[in-house]
Amino acid sequence: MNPTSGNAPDSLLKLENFLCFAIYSTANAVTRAYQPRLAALGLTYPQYLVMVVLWERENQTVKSIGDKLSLDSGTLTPLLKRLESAGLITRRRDTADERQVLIGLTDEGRATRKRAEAIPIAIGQAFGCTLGEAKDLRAELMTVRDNLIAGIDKAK
Amino acid sequence: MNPTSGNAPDSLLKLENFLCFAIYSTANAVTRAYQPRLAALGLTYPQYLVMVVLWERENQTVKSIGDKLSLDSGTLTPLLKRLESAGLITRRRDTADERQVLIGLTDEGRATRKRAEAIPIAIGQAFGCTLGEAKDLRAELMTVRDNLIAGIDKAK
DNA sequence: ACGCATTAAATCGCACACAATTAAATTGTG
DNA sequence: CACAATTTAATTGTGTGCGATTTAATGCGT
Repeated sequence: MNPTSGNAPDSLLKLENFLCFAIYSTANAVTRAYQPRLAALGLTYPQYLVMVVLWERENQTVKSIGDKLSLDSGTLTPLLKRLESAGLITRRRDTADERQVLIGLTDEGRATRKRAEAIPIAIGQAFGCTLGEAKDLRAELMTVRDNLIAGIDKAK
Repeated sequence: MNPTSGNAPDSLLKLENFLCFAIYSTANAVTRAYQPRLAALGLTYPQYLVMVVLWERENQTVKSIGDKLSLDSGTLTPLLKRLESAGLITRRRDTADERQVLIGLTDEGRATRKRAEAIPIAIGQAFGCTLGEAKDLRAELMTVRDNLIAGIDKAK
């Protein structure tokens, strides 16, 4: 028996069986769901994630932020410049190691945290699952994610 | 007790508790995992999804493809033009309804299907979970996705 | 039949993602 | 200490996603 729906020999190439499509499409839906709430703060979804990382700890390097979000400088550098233009963060070279750029928060960036606190609650409700289910799903996804990343790194 | 990790009052704003980040980051990892295999076929991941939809049924409208993938014409029109330039699909106005554009497959587009059949198997292994676990995870994600989309539509 | 709302694609602008490359600073090794 | 390897950001180019608008075709109510 094929554990996915249907028994046709090509069922592995059917969209409805694709875990990857479920992940891809849910991610797009997440961005769209956040968009109106984040627009009120002047943030995009990736910018919001960067702010979350900085609200946890200020003065991190681009590399540190990139490790936490799995994003490289090609994505982060222009994004951080936009956050700087918006007056939410600061960028300065680390005098101890001139290769690094330290990202800090402005007063406005810190203040935005309070306005953001209502968002996870609202979005959590939009997911339509309990906190326990959300936690389990999150754990399963992070396992899959780490497996995928390990496979990518191994190939290099 | 807070069912997410930690009891700090701000734990809802911690990255490690974010289901949405798990989804976002896993989706990025999926794209990166597919990239080397799809590059051998000359496809990007979204282009591959469009091809999967067309391999299931030829001569669909842009709207039909967009409904299945939750993508609009702003994303699909340029993507489809690239697939046409690559010689994999055909685009022609529906003579019965001139608003619609019918997307078909070329011989090369159909032939690419055979070369793509090994990909879901390889990626499935990279996920590092059983087919049963993948099926369950897929179902949970699609439920979350549909809930999010329903919330977005309701807001309009 | 007329006109108006609806629908389908295309277009435009902005912001990611990421591969690949470049430039500069630091580390490590002989 | 020299100098090659490594590390960190920035840059460049391609391809999405999506909001917003535009254009053209169709449907629908009177």
